[in-house]
Amino acid sequence: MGESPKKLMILDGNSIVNRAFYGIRMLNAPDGTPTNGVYGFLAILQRLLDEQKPDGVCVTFDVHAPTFRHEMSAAYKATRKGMPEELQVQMPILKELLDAMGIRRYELAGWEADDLLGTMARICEERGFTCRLVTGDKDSFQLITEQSHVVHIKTRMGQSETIEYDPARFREEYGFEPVKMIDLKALMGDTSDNIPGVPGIGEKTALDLLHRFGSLDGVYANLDDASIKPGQRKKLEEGAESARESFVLATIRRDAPVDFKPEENLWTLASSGELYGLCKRLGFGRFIEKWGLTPGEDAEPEKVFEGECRSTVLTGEAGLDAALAALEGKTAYIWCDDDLDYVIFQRDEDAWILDKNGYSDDFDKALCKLFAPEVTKAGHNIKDIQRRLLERGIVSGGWVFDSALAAYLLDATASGYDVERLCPKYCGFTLPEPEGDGQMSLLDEDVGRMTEYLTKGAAVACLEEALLPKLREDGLEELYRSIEQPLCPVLADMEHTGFLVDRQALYDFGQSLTDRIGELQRSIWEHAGGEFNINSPKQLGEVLFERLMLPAGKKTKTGWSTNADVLDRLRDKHPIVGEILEYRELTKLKSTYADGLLKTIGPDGRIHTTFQMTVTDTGRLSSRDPNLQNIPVRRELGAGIRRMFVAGPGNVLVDADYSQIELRLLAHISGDETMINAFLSGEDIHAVTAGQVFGVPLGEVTHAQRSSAKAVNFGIVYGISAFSLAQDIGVSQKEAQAYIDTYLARYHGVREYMAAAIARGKEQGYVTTLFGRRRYLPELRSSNFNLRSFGERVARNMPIQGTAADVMKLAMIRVHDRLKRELPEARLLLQVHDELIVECPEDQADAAARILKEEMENAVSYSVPLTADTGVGRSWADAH
DNA sequence: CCATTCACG
DNA sequence: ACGTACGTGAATGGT
Repeated sequence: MGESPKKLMILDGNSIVNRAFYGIRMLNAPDGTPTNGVYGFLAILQRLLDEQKPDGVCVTFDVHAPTFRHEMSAAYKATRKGMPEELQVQMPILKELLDAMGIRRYELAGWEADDLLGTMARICEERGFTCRLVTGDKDSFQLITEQSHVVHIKTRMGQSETIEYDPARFREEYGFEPVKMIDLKALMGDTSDNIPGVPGIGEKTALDLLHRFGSLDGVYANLDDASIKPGQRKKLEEGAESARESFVLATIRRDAPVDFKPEENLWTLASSGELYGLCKRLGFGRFIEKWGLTPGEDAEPEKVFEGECRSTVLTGEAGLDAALAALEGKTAYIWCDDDLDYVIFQRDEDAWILDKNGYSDDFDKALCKLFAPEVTKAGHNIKDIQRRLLERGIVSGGWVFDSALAAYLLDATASGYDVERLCPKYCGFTLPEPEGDGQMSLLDEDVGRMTEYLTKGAAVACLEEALLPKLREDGLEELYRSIEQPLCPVLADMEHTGFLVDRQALYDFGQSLTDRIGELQRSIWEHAGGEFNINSPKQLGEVLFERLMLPAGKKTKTGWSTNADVLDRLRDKHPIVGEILEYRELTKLKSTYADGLLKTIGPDGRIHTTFQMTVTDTGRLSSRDPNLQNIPVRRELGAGIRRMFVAGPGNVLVDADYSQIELRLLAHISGDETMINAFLSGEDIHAVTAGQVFGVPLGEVTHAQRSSAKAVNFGIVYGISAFSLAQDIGVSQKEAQAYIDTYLARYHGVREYMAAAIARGKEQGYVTTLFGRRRYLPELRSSNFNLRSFGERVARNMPIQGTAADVMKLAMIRVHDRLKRELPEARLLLQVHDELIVECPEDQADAAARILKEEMENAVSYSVPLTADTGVGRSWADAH
């Protein structure tokens, strides 16, 4: 039995780092150095290691020196492209990182990476190794052999994908042998490599010629062939010299004088202090975790939080009273577990532990005392603590600071706000690893867990000290004090109240779907000629586009797209398509809404969602477990779900939603007179826009025109492109562009605002809402077109979407406040971005509707009125 | 754990 | 030429 050959992975460093750089969003190390190229490189490497499981790895790099290609071709020399500076600064970092990982690098002045790859592949083959050449360029495809495959890296929509080419895979795609890639390039040229090819011959023609004549020589040997059109023949004749030169340029050399021995590159990842330190410095926590990196023995110890404090376990009311007195009115920093079985509160070096299990008096009473308004407190995610207290019947007060909320306001795009992450970011130390399994109670002498809690409580104090000045510095304290923190008790109240659901109706609805889903399944299988999993896009794609040979549209990175957009276009082509669309609609309703929501109904018959305050980049809330902000409404069948969200006995639901709040805010923020006047006149804004864009009087706007104008209005808010608008409303790209141009000419204030928003964002590094909420946009300064374009769209959109979120939050606080005073039996239940739902006794519906309308419309006073429409009903469907 | 799809504003 | 709208969360399949 011979051993199977060792597999070596050889990466084209420059090509991959380029792909990474252009493929993923802006990323910076803590010190501000851009790192997206390096990070993307590591992500791709990690993925390759998983997929390929090679025995060894090495990387080639280009060095900046002329090569033989520059000597022989003036064109090749002329436009050698430089790296953008943001990427250039990352190259030394990447090399440092590879050195720390123990991966060999190969570079050779006068030789390009491709020539190194070719040579190294040849050496591997001679020494009995197999290799995988990893690159983002198709140039290397000529090197594909049975032993040496090329792994091609592509990036789409911020994600990389890898495709491994062996000779068979290549032949399948191109229809000729890999080595004929040289002939192809000699014919068609390559603008990115400045290989001229035959002027006038493009990819299509070149491929066709190769398929018919096999090679460049074959083409020229058959120039007289009748199938070659005279025009082409002329081009080929005139380009003969260029083709020959291109053939040499395109041929990858396999004789580079590189000192490469495959066996010296056997490699597995090993932790080292150096690698750990490097990842730490770059902010690559993900790789530290994934690779289990640890600081080396001789590494300088990290600054770890040393919170020495006297801790006192409170065993009864007397102790608690003494502790509260010892606070002397100073802030108590709170840490507690999810079930409120423990609460720890700290002041300076003193910590007091309230443990349900060791407390001999009434524990709830103790909680009442600690969380009373008289006791000043700070915590982390205080809305969640307030909700848990409400669940025990305790209305808390005295909150003055929330370190998670503060950190969110300071940087809404951060990836998380747990104290473990915030301490290194803002306080310069890390928290010690918790000891023990964290499962035992204090009475079991689980000191590890208590120490962890003590540490986290103290961390909140440190965070306040660090974050509060920063909030002030960034002009965010007002937003924090008047909106973000006051919203906490409102949301806690809403979550605690929950939304009553008609469980039986929801169950019946689910059952009614089952039959029809079964019918559809049978029919779909029949059309397909066999059973398959309709829920699997992969299998579905195979059925539609391979078995039934329907024309495939868009592709995803894993196969054909089968989304509703694609299927809709195929509706007329085959009866199975309509059934699949209906199947999708019904299974979605059943699994996510009928079955999904049933599982979340509490013992009180109500659904208690969780509103997340620190998730979105714009300042909106989000809702989860379950998400009540995406209950169906757009289609009739789905909207039926809203009939199952009901008011309790004797109660009704009162619904209020802002009308066109984002467009109104756009009018105000941009100061565009035409748009402001349109809103002041009270006319239908989409109809007015249609009149403007299509140049017709308001009275003559057609249905279709209004509908297109509506799409334009939406598009403007999102940062439109003609392509997407065209796609959306089904006109040509040219027409779509004309709409946009006319729109911006008519609403020139909007045009000016959009330009100013981008310019300001670029200058400041961030954009803001009218309330000062920030979103940082490093993308705006990117040299990458895609990243920068994304930044520009966000710069236009965030101030609008974010201001709408701010306004709604303010309205919620005021509505909650007025209901408490004027209609104490009424309860806020839900917010869906521009909509609020209240439940109240039937005879208070009008009063509640009035309060909602007044507080929503008067939350702010801008140059256009905000309007809210209200409705009343037994169910959400009826009230909306 | 990632990708796809689809529900909402 | 580039690649194609902003912001979310849940279910499912597949590795």
